[in-house]
Amino acid sequence: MPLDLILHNLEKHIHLTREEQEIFTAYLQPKKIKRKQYLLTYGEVCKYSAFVTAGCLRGYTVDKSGIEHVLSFAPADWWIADMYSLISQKPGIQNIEALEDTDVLLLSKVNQEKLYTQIPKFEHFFRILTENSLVASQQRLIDSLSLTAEERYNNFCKRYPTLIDHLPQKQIASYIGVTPEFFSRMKSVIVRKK
Amino acid sequence: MPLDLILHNLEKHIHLTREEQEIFTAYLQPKKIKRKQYLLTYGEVCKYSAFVTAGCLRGYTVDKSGIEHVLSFAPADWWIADMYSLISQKPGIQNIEALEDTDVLLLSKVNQEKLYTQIPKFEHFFRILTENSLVASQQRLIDSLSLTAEERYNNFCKRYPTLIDHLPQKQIASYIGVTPEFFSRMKSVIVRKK
DNA sequence: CCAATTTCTTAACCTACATCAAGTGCCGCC
DNA sequence: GGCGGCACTTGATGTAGGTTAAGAAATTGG
Repeated sequence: MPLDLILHNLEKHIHLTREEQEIFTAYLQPKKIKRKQYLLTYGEVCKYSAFVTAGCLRGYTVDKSGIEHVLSFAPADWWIADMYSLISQKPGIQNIEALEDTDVLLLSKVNQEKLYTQIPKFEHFFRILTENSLVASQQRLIDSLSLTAEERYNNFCKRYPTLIDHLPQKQIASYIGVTPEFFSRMKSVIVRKK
Repeated sequence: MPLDLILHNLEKHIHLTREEQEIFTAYLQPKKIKRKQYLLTYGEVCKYSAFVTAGCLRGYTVDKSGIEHVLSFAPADWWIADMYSLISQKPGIQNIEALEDTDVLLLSKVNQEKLYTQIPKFEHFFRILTENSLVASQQRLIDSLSLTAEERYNNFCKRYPTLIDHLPQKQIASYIGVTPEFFSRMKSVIVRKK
């Protein structure tokens, strides 16, 4: 059940009483997104954090020559948002699209801030969530500065083993920062090595 | 005065009473770091967040072929730490070095966590600080994926105008992710364009 | 189950940036 | 105040990964 999944996700860092759980779940808004539909598009102000209960989303930007760069994948049990836009409430820079039919629970920024004051444990939870995202983002930056495409691919395989055979490979190529053509070549070289 | 600077830094996001200020400042530990000395080195566990009151630090990693990658500069009024190590308390991946004689105020992880429970406003403050770092880190990742070296240099100039003529240019080269040689060439091309 | 579309592969050629090397200028230190 | 070393420049050459193009394979939606 979707609510169990999100409550279990919170339990990783904070423990809630029954009443607190009820306050929290009352703030959530379920939503279904069909494959290739968008939760958020470039230029929109991001008003929600989304928690995925089924399916998979991808967040990406488009650069000025039209190339897409995947910033994150969000399979079940992950949070996703355009943090820049969510924080600043300015027009966003990301598109968040469903790679398959997906169910999310939305927590509005307004409700999220209510939680911070009503139940301070939520400030704790989201601080930790943000810290972990920061570390992941920094690590990815380091990888993009210091590793070859092949090494980044290997890291990706280790870190997201469940995603790997599930995702069109052009999405993986975009995530690790190469063209689909180069990715294909690279893969065939890897196979030949073995 | 150093304490004024850090208290003013906090005021950007939270308001403290006199007593709270005193509790906070009692947790701080001043330290001086001479040019080319280290606040933290690779493999050490990071036990402190550092707030710079004078001078300038740089945080960098060294990749397996020995190349340094600057992750952040911390001039006066900035916070710096190896977040990965600080959070996980595992051996760190960053070196934090003084680019000139520098004064910092150290806040130990232990004291930081005491603050979270004693004065919940600090959880709020560090959540926001972390959110802002996350957005900056994501933006830098996007830049490194989608911009040329010259565009990244222009961004750097806009974002850190005070640092630019203050820093050895090999440090800037490392930050934007090119070799000193290429950076030098690039600069001379830019000059010629004008 | 078929047509349309999207995804993947392969190949030839191109470019941004790296590497190596040699030289110049300059700043800090005894 | 001179010299040792570091920071910067410039040139020749190397390479990871991009671009363009065209066909083969796989999905998907009807």
